[in-house]
Amino acid sequence: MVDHNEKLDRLRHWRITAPKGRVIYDEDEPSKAFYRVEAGCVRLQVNRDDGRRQILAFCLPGDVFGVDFTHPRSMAAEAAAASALSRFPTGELCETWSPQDWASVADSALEIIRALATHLAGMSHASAEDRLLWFLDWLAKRQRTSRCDGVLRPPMSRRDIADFLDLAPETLSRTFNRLAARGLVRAVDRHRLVLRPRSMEAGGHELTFRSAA
Amino acid sequence: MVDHNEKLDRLRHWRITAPKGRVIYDEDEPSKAFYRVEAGCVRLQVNRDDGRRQILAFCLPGDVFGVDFTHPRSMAAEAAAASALSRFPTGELCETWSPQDWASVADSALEIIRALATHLAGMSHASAEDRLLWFLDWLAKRQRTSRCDGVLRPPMSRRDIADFLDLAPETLSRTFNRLAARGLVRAVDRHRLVLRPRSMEAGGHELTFRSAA
DNA sequence: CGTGGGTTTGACTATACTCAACTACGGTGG
DNA sequence: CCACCGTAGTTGAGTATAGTCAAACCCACG
Repeated sequence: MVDHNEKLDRLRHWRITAPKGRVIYDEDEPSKAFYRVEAGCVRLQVNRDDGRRQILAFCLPGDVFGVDFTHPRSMAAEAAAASALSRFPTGELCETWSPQDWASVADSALEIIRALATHLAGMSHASAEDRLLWFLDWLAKRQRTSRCDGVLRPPMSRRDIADFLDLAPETLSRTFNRLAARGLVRAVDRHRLVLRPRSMEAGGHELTFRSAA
Repeated sequence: MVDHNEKLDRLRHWRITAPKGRVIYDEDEPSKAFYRVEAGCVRLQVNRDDGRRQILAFCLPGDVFGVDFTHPRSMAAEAAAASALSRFPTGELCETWSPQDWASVADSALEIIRALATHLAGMSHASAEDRLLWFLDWLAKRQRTSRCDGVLRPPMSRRDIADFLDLAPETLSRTFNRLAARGLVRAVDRHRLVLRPRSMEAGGHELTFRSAA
């Protein structure tokens, strides 16, 4: 299930589970550990004082998050779905890490940077349709490893997706309808949907439907 | 000038200079080094195939960027102004790093994550005015260390700022005018502007002018 | 001094937001 | 097991904000 992150297995860690909605850690909290998602989905987010929130990244199985060492948390982490995690304590324990260990942990931090960069890039100058297609494409790429039937089962709520794409929930709903009307996606049931080939194969970022009639 | 990053000084590095517009490295390029800004300003960006670009972060003096080890670059780095940089080669040299060195480098990578997270958070659900105020506030915080007179001298072009805030250049221009009309900013000359106290002191993120008449 | 790219201004359009009401699902308890 | 309730999601109408296209402007550069 996991690929290169198995290098982390040599570090001390243990399993924990988190029901949907559980706060793994909050903003500005001191950092005592980092985590790897084994099952489920975790959302990294910042909560604004006006009650709104921005989801910065979704972490799926295999993803490592929360590498902050002793710095305060720059974002909060919450379970977007019932999840299983591996918890890797940091703190003074870091001093026993070998250079290889450090390289592995640093790699994990770089993955987060990549995710944030991809997120920012995917949403820049993009219409609601572009954003949603980009998101579905990303999700398909991540879930394709396990199931190749083109059926997507987003583990997070509509609200989460809206906050991730920086769209109002209403806009997201309407955008789904518009894509469905075009035949680009089709809802199987409440939690399953299929993507049309165009966005499935997707070698590069061929998501330029901007001005298509 | 630099604070905690002086810990990097023990690593092998040397100075280079880059004129405005110089490409430090490009997307997908193999990574051979990381950098620290000593003077000037570097922009981290992704270039889209439609010619547009999204600037993910501005790196000011003291900032470290380009920590990717051997991974391909996830974003491009270009000098937004004439700049002086320290170049720290990575590659096989990493193997000679001590755990303390690794910790310092990892810290630098975390700073980038923080910057990206702050960027994403600051622009979410935000109007053009909010975005610009947030940007000016950020810039003021960074330049306040050297000069406390409240005079800002943005080292990057208007176009750069627009691409950073994900706004059209025209919108940015109009937003500047609107803020000036409100007395929140005032242009001294082409490259200098002053911020009114409201956004200068700024303990927290008191940038909620959203629905102010 | 002349040229050209970055910047500004204007008019118009399109897109996403807001507010509000309605609906459907999922979880809970009887 | 079914009924209920609360939350999440959807639909509708109207509005506001930022994007687009086009042209003028101006400073910086050669």
